[in-house]
Amino acid sequence: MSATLKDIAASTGLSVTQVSRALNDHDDVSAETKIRVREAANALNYRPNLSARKLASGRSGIVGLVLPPQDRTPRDSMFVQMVRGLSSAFSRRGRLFVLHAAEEGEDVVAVHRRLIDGGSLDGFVLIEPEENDPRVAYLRRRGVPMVMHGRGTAKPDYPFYDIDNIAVGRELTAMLLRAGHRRIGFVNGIAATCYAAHRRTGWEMALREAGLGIDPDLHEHGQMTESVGALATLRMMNGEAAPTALIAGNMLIAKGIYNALSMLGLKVPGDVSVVVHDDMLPGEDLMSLPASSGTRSALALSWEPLAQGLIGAIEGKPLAELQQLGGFEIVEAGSIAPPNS
Amino acid sequence: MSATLKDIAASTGLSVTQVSRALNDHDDVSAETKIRVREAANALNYRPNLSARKLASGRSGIVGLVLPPQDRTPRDSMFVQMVRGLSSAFSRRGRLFVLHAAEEGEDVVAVHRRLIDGGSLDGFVLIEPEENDPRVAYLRRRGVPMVMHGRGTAKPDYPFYDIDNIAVGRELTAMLLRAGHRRIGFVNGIAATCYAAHRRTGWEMALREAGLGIDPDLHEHGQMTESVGALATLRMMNGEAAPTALIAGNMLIAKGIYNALSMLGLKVPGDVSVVVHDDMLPGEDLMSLPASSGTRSALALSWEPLAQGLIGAIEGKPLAELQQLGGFEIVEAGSIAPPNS
DNA sequence: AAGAATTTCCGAACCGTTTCGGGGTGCTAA
DNA sequence: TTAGCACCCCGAAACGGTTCGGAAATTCTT
Repeated sequence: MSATLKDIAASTGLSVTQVSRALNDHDDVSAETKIRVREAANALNYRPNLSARKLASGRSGIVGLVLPPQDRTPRDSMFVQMVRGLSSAFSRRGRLFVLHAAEEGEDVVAVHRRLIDGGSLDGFVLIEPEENDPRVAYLRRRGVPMVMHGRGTAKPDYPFYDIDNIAVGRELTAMLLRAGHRRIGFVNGIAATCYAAHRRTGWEMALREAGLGIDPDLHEHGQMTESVGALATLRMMNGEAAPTALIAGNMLIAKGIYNALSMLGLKVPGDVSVVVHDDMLPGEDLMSLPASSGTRSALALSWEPLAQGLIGAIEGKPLAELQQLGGFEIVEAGSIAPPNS
Repeated sequence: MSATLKDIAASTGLSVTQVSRALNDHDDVSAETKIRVREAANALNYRPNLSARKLASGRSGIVGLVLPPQDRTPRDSMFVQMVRGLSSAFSRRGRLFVLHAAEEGEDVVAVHRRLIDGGSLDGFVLIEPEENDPRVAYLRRRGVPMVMHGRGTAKPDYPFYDIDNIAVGRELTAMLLRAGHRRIGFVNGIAATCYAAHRRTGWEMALREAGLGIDPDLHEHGQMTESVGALATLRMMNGEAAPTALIAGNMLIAKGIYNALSMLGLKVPGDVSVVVHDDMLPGEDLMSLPASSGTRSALALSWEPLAQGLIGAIEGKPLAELQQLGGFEIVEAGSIAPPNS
């Protein structure tokens, strides 16, 4: 049904070998021949058979992502956005991106193993990094290329794309310090994650640079949910030395903070200033939160660098080129005021 | 790295041919040999190379679903659930399920074409059927197996899994008729969809069987959203002959209906009875809607039949076996009362 | 003008699997 | 005895590409 190399060879009078080399732009094919072959391929509506290619060369041009088995539904919307973004980024580069969901009780490494042994995928995009990530260890052992969204440690030895979360934490804190705040609370992500640890480091650095001490009671690790934000706020505000400003790790936490503050009868920014790091997930802005100052880095900006990183890894580029850091924006949107007397 | 048939052949002293046939359970291999081969395969940790298999036999064991390019985020959570469910259903049957997202401006048929020509997929699960669906036409022409979630017409000529939506509409109406209602409104899905048309037919049938006429003002087609439910309710209740009971096409519509009724100061079921068809998407129950009578059919129940249908199609079973209808449950949960005087 | 180098091409092998056609046992039936 | 039949097995070709090693034709040296 679909045209093959043989058909093009027959139609151009060349050998299958030469046709293959022409289409893959090898350098021992004359320019004129390349053009002739490409035209014939177009005319015959040729599409390479990825299975055959994979078999012969070890590369199919298909990359994938394994959705970790978990049932938390709030992130679902992000997953879909991610699939869309990565699909598009890879397809722009002539690769095919597919997603496979791991089963509930299934070992994630085993899923990768299955996909590799099946011999269809060239590499993986990994999400939700852990320290000493078993997926990384396995893929490395098998020599399968990968790229991580985020990173598990400060200086990982694998390709990744991440933002500088130390700088994020530092900047969020600095914004409040500049307004005169001295007691700054931080409702952060889960302690075990690298990005939360980095942001905490940034917070501590900024405080130290301002000559202030670190009060552990003003920091809270937890899931990035509304209720965690609300509960942490209640705890801190009811403590003996309540903060005059709060940092929210993301928009959901911010929403919890706003709810709790309003419950306590506190105004933003009149009584308490708030800054937030926003990943700008579409849908979250629908929460109609009051405009908040803080840092922004659209998650949507990471699909391109991730695709580039994975393809670079497949093509054997050196590690240094495959570890990319993204930037973030600083937004002043009026949720900051000087502290009350 | 990974063991091949050749390795097993060497280890068992058989030919590659016989090993292949043994593993595929052909009938000209002795039972004893089959066991020996399977043990060797296990010992060597053999996994068939799907690319090679696809090349040789035309079947890779990989099936897929193309996510239509659309940006409505409320359905995202359903997509993820679907991917998880289908992944698990196919994997239980020894197949691999992958998802690919179509790009924003991209033609959906072209995406299928790309996947087919790439020569990696055996068949497709299709969602969101249309009448005269171009995907169906294309796949049929290419001879690629498929199964539809839902159906585009009442009696399609392709494999599908759907529920009997005529019966759903009829039963929802009948529940209210039994309570004594005579003016029954219906806030339904988009007119162009088959399931909405079927439910409308069921509604009309039930009314006719009760000897009642059809008032088109008591029926509304629209997106299945909260606001559509609310607006339709306002329109109907403010009409000259307001309904005494309402049917909601799904939980979101029901929520809109409840909101509008409460705005109008009407109680359920005291002033107005309500029944709803619930797809039981996880997350929707979190909407803390009052318990409502009506019909239930968990979307999650469709993944198994869909997998079965597609695999049946791949294996060339007759169409009749591949068109399955699912059932639904009838739930009395107290949102029905006899009509007011 | 002979040899070297360059450019452009091709045959053949290979990737891992399935499948077609045939072949060698050993048993039963005529 | 021999044809017929199960039963179990194998070699070789095929699927559609890539790639290695060589080879012909052309150009450049000297």
